[in-house]
Amino acid sequence: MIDEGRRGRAASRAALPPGFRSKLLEGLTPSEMAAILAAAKQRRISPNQVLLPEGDSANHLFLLVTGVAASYKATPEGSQLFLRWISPGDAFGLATLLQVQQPYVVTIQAQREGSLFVWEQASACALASQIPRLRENANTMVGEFVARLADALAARASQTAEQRLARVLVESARHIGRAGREGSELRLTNEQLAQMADVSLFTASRQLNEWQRQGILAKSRGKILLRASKRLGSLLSGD
Amino acid sequence: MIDEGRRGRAASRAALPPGFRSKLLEGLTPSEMAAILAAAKQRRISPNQVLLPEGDSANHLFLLVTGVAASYKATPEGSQLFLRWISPGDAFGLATLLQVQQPYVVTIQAQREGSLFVWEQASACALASQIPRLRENANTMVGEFVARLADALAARASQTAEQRLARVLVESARHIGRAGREGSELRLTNEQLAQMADVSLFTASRQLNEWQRQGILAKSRGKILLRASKRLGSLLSGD
DNA sequence: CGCATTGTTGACAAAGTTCAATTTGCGTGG
DNA sequence: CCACGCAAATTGAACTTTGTCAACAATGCG
Repeated sequence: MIDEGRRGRAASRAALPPGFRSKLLEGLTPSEMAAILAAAKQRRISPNQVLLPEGDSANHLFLLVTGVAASYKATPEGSQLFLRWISPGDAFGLATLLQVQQPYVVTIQAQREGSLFVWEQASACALASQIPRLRENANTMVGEFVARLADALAARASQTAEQRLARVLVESARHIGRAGREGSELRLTNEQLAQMADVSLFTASRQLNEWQRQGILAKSRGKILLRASKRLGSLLSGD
Repeated sequence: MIDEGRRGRAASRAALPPGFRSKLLEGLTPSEMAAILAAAKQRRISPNQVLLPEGDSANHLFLLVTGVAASYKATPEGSQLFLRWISPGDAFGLATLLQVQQPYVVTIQAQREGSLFVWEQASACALASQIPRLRENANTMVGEFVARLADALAARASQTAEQRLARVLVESARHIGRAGREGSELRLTNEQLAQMADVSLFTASRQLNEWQRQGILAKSRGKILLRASKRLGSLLSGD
């Protein structure tokens, strides 16, 4: 998505793409920013690669630079519960900054090619101590994460299969949709959608057909063209 | 752990009961502890009183000293989703310590008579800045809260009505059960249990009767005597 | 004793899942 | 270029779980 421009730099040296914004790095002075970037390693990621496995002891802090990732929570039964998409500028592995060692709470898996910054726990903690604003930002992000998680919980407990599917479509369109004149195109199979919405394959198929009949979307194999995501959004709150 | 000795202190002056332990106050020096307690107001709470309403801007930090409270999350449909019991030593309103103003994520409601400490946002923030260990402790608690919330999410998404009910019984026995020789006695109506487990009143009634038939518990009006909470616990993971 | 609260039971409805049988789309190798 | 083969998608029907509703029973308080 973003062309690196200068390809001549050392691959492991951290460099921000133009126009990059992150809540983690907001409000920092140039010298603070330089110190933080100097301590980071840059890494390429490839589709389906697990970037951060739930349950592992938290010892790396990550910042997604380009590409898209998804976060999942494992259920006791062994399935993966989709939580949300991770976009460039989002940080994860924030448990790394806690003084008391804690395990990662969710799994993060890359969806596309992309790149991220990684900090070792030691340097991340050192940076957070030296740069109060960095810890503030991290704490704020944790706060937002908590709010999001709580909302997901409330939603999950009260939404129907149809609503969950609608939510997955709308959110996915925002994060991994390719915009076209006809609408937003998603490269997802019924099975992936069903898994993300926690709905059976068959329910997903039936519901998608229903929406296709209503002109809300068009499907072909492995692809969905979302024409009227608004009408799906209205399923979630209002009607 | 800490015995205050002097009972002659003013009622609104914070005083810890003997044997009181809290993760929030762990590892603090006596002088730090004194500063923290000096800044606190002590308040009595009465049953069903809402201590912290979800959505309100976070401007008070709380520490439950005696009694029991429950935390709930409101669903978009207007019902309350039970999350967990709050016991003495548990803190809540931790969002108060964030620099960026954020709303409370859950509602906390008192279950019994009891008391708690309250800090205004200004003094709580000041204390957290002066006493690094306090902020550390708060961050650790947030981390645990996140883990708990995520587990609740996973559980909710994959558990049956029976399992949810079992979980509510087991957890309630731990937190609000009166231990007797026959087992643990809970003062809860079917309706309360049903609401906590997010199950219909009728499903709750039937399931409880089933368990009574199996000798796992005994019911009378408004009361449940849990004889074999182990067998309920085994429903949650193993069998 | 009267009465409100609490709990029980059965019949039925709704939402989703499961499964088996097919059909559709699409890349590949002959 | 076409037929093959496979993954993806569809469809109907039975089934499971849980909620809904109405009628009724019991409990215990004033």
